[in-house]
Amino acid sequence: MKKGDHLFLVDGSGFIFRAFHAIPALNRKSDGLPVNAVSGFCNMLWKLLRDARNTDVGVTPTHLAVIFDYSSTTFRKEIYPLYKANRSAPPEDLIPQFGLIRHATRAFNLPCIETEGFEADDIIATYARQAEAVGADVTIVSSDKDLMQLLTPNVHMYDAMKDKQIGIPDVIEKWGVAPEKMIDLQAMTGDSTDNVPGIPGIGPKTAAQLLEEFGDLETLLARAGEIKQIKRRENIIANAELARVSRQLVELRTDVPLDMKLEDLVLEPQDGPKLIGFLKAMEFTTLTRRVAEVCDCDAGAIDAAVVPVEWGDAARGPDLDAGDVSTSSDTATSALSAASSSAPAASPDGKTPADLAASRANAFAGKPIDRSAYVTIRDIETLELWIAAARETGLVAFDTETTSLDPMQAELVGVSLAIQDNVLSPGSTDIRAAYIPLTHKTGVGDLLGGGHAEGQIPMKEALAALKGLLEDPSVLKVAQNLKYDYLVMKRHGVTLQSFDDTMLMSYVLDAGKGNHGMDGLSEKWLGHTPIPYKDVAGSGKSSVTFDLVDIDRATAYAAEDADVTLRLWLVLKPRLAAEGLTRIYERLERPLVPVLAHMEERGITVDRQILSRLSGELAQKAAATEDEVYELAGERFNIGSPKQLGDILFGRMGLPGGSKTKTGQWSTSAQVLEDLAAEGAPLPRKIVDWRQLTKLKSTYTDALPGYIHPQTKRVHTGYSLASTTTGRLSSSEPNLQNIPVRTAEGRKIRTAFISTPGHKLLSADYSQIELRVLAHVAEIPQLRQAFADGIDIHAMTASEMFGVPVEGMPSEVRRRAKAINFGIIYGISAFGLANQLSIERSEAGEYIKKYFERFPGIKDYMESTKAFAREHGYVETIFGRRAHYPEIKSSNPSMRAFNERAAINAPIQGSAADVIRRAMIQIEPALVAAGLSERCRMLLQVHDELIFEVEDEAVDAAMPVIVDIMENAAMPAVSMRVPLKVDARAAHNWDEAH
DNA sequence: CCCCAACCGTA
DNA sequence: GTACGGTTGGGGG
Repeated sequence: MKKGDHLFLVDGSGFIFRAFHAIPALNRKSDGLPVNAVSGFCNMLWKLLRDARNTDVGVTPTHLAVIFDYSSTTFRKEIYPLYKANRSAPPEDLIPQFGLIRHATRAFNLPCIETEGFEADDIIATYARQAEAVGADVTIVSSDKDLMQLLTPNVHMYDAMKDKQIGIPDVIEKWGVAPEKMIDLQAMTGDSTDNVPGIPGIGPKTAAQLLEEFGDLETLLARAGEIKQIKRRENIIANAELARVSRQLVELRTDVPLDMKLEDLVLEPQDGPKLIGFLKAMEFTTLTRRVAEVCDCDAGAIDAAVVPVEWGDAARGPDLDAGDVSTSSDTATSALSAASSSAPAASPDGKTPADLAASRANAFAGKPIDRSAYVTIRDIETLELWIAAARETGLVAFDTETTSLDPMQAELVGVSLAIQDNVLSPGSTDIRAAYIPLTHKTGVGDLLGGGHAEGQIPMKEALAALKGLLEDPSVLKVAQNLKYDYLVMKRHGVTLQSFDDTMLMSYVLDAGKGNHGMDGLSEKWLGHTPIPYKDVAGSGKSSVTFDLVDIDRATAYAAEDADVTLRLWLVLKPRLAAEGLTRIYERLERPLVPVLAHMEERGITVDRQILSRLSGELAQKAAATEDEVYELAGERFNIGSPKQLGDILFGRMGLPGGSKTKTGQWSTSAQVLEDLAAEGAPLPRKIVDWRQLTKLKSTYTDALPGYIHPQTKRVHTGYSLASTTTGRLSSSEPNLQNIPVRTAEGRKIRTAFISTPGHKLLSADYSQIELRVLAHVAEIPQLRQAFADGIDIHAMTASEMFGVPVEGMPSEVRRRAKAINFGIIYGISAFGLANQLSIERSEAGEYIKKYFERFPGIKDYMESTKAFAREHGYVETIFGRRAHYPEIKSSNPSMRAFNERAAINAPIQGSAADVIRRAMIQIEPALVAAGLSERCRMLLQVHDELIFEVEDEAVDAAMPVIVDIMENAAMPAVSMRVPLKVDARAAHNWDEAH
């Protein structure tokens, strides 16, 4: 090796773990063998070697080695026995992949290096220093901070998964110290994953600051007495020895004895057939094809290699054998089991949807994203070229950049597009992305700051061109959280036609398995971290709106969003078919996007004067109540502080019956205070009153006016389609699904929600929809009969349970039956029912027992639902929507019980949610058909209630249309065994309409 | 300025 | 006992 040579040192061990966690375990061989880490590893190596032939890249390895850890016993354990003592065993699915990755390395014709007693990092350090000594350049392929200490002007790092170089300035930016100081910094901060102790309480910021001041660790320890902060000084002096031991642990050895000399690491030519044989054995079809193309081999003529699998654990073998994968509940196996049981049949070429889904996931997992290829479109001719290309492929991902997160306030700043590359560059399977800046301004630092930036297509011209594309039904538009872009574009005169939403796809597939935000999905499916928004626009006080972001930075961010969205679509779309969820997505999810967008756009009028008057009243009452509280307490304190309140009630005043919350605080919940009030103490009642008054004031009367839109003068809530596990919507900013109704005082808030002159608010709500769903799914004869006969369901329950006739039934008896009915829906427990009814747990247990005796079908439903959830990891609504409960088999009994209750509730709550979704989707066309669409508009949804604004003269015509649609909304998909009933009223405010 | 716990409004 | 979102206090930085 000589000057000018370039040695690549691949941190194989580090890469294994990263690939394993970044790439979903969906990547399995057909026999169930997990190969996700192998897949990520092979893709990364292939990319590295491909780039190596590409002279444009400028970083061309002449030598390359892949370095692994040999075992966990190293010299560091002798220095510090606790080193890495907190490491748990590797995940089961990873164990067989360690051996496979070494095979992969050899299949790539690359040296595979490990040395007993040393970690991969030490070997890397040794080679790096040797190569540097002879004048060669070194690139360490890793992102591990433990290796950053090795960086010099000749030694670089490269994060292969993020496709990012890490240089000396990056280390300084991230850690605040130069690479050579990293050893001292890590010695101080320690490392919890490796169990390196460090100095307790010293984090990277403090450590960097101290190193800045004292230069290095030894100097710092010698002069620790000079540190001004007393605690910090004593802490460092007390832990000086710990820091020295830590330093020995983190400093990499550069004297590891090595069998392979630098010369042995020279990069040999690829052995195509050998590599293809291995890749075929792993069933990596995409990579096999690529390698065959580049190496000019006929892949079909090469047999899959025989690759021995070391399971590491004999017990692991049998249950992964083909066919028996349905007992596990992770992504991979539920996908596989769904594919084998309910997926559509294979297409003529023998590929099932599941095959396609798996190969897509495989193709994109860890596939690098090259932001430098993004284009900024600054002239109309180029834009037209892109639009033509999008029309040709019929598929385009798009994203809007705006000035606000609120689609009703947002002004368009730019638009990004991503398309598959086979048009602009024939034969390619890559993705091209571009950003079209429209209203960027010059930076604020500029003397002429705030002016329109040069090189942007005039908004009108660009919108006219884009309108043709976005409204073209023959081109599928893909976006993430499309409702946002739909609304923004609609406000700019463009109404989207033909679209898919990757967020909703993820939601349909994986509700209950985490968020469906783009960044998270990108991590999960692409192994890629998109640029965080705050990195381009800043955060907090120093943040700027997107129009002030520099256009080049904006391009990287915005084009990436479209790029990632298109990749996600390519991965998720085939999963819908593979898992039998296309109908749910297309019938229950996607059509709701324009419906909700229109509701959000319409908003509702909220009367500022009414709220202001209520606020004044509440303020007076709250102040008076506050005074009475101080009087009764004998001192002034912050009533709003549960902590202070608890201390006064249970500490100083010594009231009995206190209970503690999980953090050891006294509980001062309304329940506790009510119980105290029942004992005769006057103060708790006042607190309850005060809380109600201040809650109404702060959450409603004071907050709502702030949401009145400056132009429309109406309040536009935002609906989230993908934030519940069950399929319900949620509402925020403001939340109009929790406007008070239970108390007279609270209902006054509703009088402020009014219709425009000449109109009424019409409220239509399902009566007892969840109990009706329960009667349907559990097939309870008495419940079905009661609903068919239209009798009081809670009274019927009480009558069945306690043998009391419905006529003249005491209200307390009915109340208890009602609580039990609700409890059933919530997956009842004796504990919860006892709490709700303020009775003994044993008594509640008796009630439940009795209930199950009278309605054995309920017990059966609960047991079979739990069994289904345990078997599949999810439950289904009557329409087939899935809610996942990955923790259902938790070994923690209370966690498990919680998941069981949620799994029992989800089909009931979720089926009701699906019913009203169907109603909402059908209502707009029904109103159009009735000639009422201009006179009756749907404004709000509150889980089982829809609120419309209707012209006075159209109320009588609209009401039966709405009621009819709602009552028959389950049909024809599901024919319910109980009728659905809807009550509707119209009035000039929401209180009277409800 | 950000995060969490406690509390409470709805279905 | 289910599902949410918003406000406040309080601790940490």
